[in-house]
Amino acid sequence: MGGEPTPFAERVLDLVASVPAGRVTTYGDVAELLGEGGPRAVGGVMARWGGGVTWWRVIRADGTPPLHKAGDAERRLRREGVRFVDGRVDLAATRWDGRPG
DNA sequence: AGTATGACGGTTA
DNA sequence: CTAACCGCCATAC
Repeated sequence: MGGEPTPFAERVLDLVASVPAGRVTTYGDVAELLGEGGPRAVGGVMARWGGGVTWWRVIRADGTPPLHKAGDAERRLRREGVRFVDGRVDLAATRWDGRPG
């Protein structure tokens, strides 16, 4: 298959892995926090190598979980204490600020 | 080097 | 609410 993650991909995966439980981030936020790439580039990385990290904490900008495994993601997030409103995550309250710790 | 693709984002109709 | 369109950027081939 694809092979090993590119340097960019490793940065994406590392950032995703640092999102604390009970918090979420978006594809666009990951790109902004890294200062490189874009939402689609991040999505591409998650599609190839995201299975090895806490992929369910990376959701869309509108608060909906990843489409391919929305049910699985919502179940995991709820167990972490993430509040859902009308099928969407309350980003205003749950969005990770990128701050370590 | 150029085309196609995607776990996206935002705007417009 | 849905649908379509364009911009975006790393990858695959």
